[in-house]
Amino acid sequence: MKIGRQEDYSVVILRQKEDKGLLEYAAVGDHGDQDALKSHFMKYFRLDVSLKHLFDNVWIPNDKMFAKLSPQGIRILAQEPWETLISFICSSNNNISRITKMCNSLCSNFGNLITKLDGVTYYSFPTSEELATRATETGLRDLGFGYRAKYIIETARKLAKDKVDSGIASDTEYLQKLCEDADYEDVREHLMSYNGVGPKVADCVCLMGLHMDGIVPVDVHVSRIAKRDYQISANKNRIKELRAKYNVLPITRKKINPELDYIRLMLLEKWGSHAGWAQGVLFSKEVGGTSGSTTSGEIKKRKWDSLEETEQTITKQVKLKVELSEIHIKEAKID
DNA sequence: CTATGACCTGTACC
DNA sequence: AGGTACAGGTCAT
Repeated sequence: MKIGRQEDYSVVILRQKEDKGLLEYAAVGDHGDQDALKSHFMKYFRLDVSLKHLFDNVWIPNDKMFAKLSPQGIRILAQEPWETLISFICSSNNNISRITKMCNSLCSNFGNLITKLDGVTYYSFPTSEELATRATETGLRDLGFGYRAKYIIETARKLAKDKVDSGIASDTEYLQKLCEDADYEDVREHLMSYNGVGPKVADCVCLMGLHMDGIVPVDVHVSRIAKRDYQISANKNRIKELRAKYNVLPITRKKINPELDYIRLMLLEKWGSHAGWAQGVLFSKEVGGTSGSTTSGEIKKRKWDSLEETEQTITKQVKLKVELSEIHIKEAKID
């Protein structure tokens, strides 16, 4: 992940203790100062959002479904918008196991080497121009991307060009600036101008990449939840209003599924400003642990305790404690 | 405008 | 063993 300066990448080792909601982390290599690291995790784990507060004061009082669920275990992460865009292009009609492999494949084949640790080589996620110049559609197909190869190449090329046209160097910065003087509908309209990006992928970018906490990406599972648990069904009048509203947004009008967009709006109304987080909680309960939801043992667990002795590549070591599920952050040196 | 299919690939099941 | 269905959608007809 990127820590501090955008050009600097660091590999970071994380662990969360069983009993306490504390997160410990150690950065490998010279990543800069501790404050940058702490600040990075504040943002990445969205420690400004308290799920406990949302459960107790917003969701449970209005929605019985949350009463028996736990405010721990699920978080919406603040991922890089560009990574989010490509990752979710890969997600279409696909399973999580393969999506993960595809994202890793993009890094190892087209990204830049960061460091090697414990026998694993780590690469950066390629930028749009790196992808546009280093990858080809047939190359991606050979790597197993299937029909998404075309979407990825075309999206990378278009975003690289969009950046040049606007004089912005960073993918993340470009996508973030879209939000500055535009509302959600305009941002979604722009995101859907990329091939392979429909309303669901665009909404995932809005929620996770652009921190629009109220956006609920409606996929088949959320659609099922909405109908089964909330009796949300198509309302002809509301859908007609929606369509009229999107007359000024041609791409949205073309790509939108009015029924699913209606579901999204109803869930936003029900769950409020952090509806996207509520969706995350219910989604994980719905599909958590099914067909390849994890990377089936590919995640390597290192031995935290052997960190000090075995790795000479760790020139700087930081351990902090971060309390999840709370608004404030606690910091303490372990050693 | 809404409704169907096709679409790559890996894998979990018959 | 070999076939089939399915997976966090999107696009084209």
